[in-house]
Amino acid sequence: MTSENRIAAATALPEAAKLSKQRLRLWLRLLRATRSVEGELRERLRKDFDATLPRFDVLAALHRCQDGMTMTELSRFLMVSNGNVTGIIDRLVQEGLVVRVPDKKDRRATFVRLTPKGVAAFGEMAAAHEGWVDGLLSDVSAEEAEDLISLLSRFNENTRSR
Amino acid sequence: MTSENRIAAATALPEAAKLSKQRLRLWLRLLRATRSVEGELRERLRKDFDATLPRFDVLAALHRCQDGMTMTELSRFLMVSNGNVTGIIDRLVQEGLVVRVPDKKDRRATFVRLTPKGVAAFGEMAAAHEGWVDGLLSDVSAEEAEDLISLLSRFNENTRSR
DNA sequence: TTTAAATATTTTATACTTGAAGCATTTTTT
DNA sequence: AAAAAATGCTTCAAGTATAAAATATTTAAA
Repeated sequence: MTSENRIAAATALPEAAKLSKQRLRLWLRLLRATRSVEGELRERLRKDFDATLPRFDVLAALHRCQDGMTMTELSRFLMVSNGNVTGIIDRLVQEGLVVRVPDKKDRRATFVRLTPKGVAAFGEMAAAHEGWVDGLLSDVSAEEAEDLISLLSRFNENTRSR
Repeated sequence: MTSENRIAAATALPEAAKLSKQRLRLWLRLLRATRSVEGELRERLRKDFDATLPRFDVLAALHRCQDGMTMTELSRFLMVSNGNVTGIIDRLVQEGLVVRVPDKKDRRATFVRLTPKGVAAFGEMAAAHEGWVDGLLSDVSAEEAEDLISLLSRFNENTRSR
């Protein structure tokens, strides 16, 4: 280490350390806020619809893609492991809310699609869900939401590179 | 519904609906960002320390309270169910990182405290962890972090009332 | 004080989650 | 084309998570 570097480090470190601590605090807040909202949503889904959050998430993903999604697409979109998706889809199939459709072009792949019953069930849940989120985030104004969205999308990309 | 209310709703709804959608988008972003960071932290904890995120969270909580915490305090602080804490503490005890200490004043309660080994293990992990978070949130400036923290603490309180 | 209500923890059943291993089927290399 | 690598999915073991029931103890009410 050169003497200049030593000096640079000595003066730079305190600021960097402070910022690092602050980012840590931010992360802990973010985690608590997310957990808090998630817990509330899970409870209401269970009480009002006898549903779970992971299943709702899958239905929501499938609702965006009327032609269906493959297991892998679902797993990537929801950011959960592939084996995890298998289990959730198994249960949704049992409930009659989705169906597995083999891909004709690639016999390894399976599409998953909402059944009419699944579309109906999701419709009800989604309406309630949006209202719950609106209430839980009621302290966030339109401008704040806008700012926060762009900020989050920024540091989301940073992470996604793994 | 009175005719005035009908008119008020008719004019107010579009704006409210837009805000509601935006809050929903914000929530989805928040969820994705959190999941993304959490996944990264979990992976590094596992690879570098053969540790898990829930166990790290417990160690971190205990590190803040040198006199220890009861199971219920841990459960509330981490916002997870009481039965969940039991299992995680069981494993940490097996690893020799924490101990259960009966409360002399209330024989229902149990304190959990870090062992010296637990303090040492947490120290190493915490240093690495802070660095990882710093890197993962490197796009967030000091000002942005400050703003975000206060915003999040605001809508966190809103939710905590359950 | 005896009963009733509340609290602290564990246990149980079920579901979610991961990482890794295993199969089957493409796709790419050689 | 044959071998090797990659991809899509499931299975498996272990851990994490919840809600609800069961125990034990303390506090409040009657």
